[in-house]
Amino acid sequence: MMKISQLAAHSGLSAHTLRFYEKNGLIEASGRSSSGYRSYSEDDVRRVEFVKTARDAGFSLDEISQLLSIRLDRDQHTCEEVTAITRHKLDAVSAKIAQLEEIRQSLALLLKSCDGGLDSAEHCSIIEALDAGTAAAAVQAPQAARSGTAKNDAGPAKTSPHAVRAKTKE
Amino acid sequence: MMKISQLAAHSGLSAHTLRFYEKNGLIEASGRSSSGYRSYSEDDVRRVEFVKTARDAGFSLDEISQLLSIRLDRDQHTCEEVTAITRHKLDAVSAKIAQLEEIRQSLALLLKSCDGGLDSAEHCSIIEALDAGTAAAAVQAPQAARSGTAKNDAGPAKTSPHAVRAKTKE
DNA sequence: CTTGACCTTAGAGTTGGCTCTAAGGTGTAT
DNA sequence: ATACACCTTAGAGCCAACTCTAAGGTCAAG
Repeated sequence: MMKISQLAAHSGLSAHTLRFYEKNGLIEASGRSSSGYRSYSEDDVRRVEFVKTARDAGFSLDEISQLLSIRLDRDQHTCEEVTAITRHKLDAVSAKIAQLEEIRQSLALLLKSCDGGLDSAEHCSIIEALDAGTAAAAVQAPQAARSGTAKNDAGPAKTSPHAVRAKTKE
Repeated sequence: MMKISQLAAHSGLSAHTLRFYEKNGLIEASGRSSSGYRSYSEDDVRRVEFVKTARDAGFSLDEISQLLSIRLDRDQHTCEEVTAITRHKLDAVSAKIAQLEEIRQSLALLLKSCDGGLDSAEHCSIIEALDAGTAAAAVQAPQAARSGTAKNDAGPAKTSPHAVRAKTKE
């Protein structure tokens, strides 16, 4: 039976995060001390470790919830359910990677075009490429283009809600 | 001189987004009609296109602000400034990709271990791997491990503010 | 003259995963 | 007895980049 700060130290998650996970139904403390302090059994600790491992493997908290309910009632579920969640996640991650690869390509092309010297940016090829709209064009539209109205040609579903963009945060 | 909905149609950004960009100082409408409607000059339109291209190339709005202030006063800036921003972004994108590749690896390993059959998940190897903490272990700690306390060994800076995690959103 | 598409503003809500604050109670060492 | 580290709760704040709402004004067509 450990207290929350001990579990925090043990698991590498903060006490704040543990309470947050509890509030969201991911974990629980099976006991409380007389003064109301949470106390975690070995089972509780194992569940927290499961959550941490799943999180590190890339699953969202929502997906972890699903995996947890399968875990605690295994014979009521099938491997197929588990692989479906995993495959779905793998696809999402792959898609995200592909998208970031395109961005990386654009950035690499931009960088290659500019010497980066200390002289004035008056003819900076990066600025010019962004101005001309040819920054991502080389990557995202290898053919096409050159059809007069150009960029209005192919791209209707652009402004979808919560469109996937870069998100790299430092 | 076009109105906001025309510019929206032309640029592929919503009118909402254009107003949002204006509020954040990225773009502006150089004129207003007598009734207060925004009207955009050709220069304005070019600026919006610059922003859109930069955004598609992966730059954040904050980075785009910097690029814009260089753009409108080119001879006061150097190519080096531009490449610094671009290199920085490229590094961030590369780091993000590397991290997602690790996650992809973990997920692929998990999937490979499980047949995904319709029989009970009682011995599902994915659930077992997450339980045993061996899900990401194979990828994220190829050697190490096996040192008694194991997972507490290497990983102090885990709980940093705004740690980088998956984020794939469907 | 009314309908309906468009425009304006300030400001709130969305997403996911934390992270922190306020205001208080508990436990232990000195 | 008092300092200090720990625990509790509800709830607010953070990040980025939108996205939407409310409440109203404008404009062209029928």
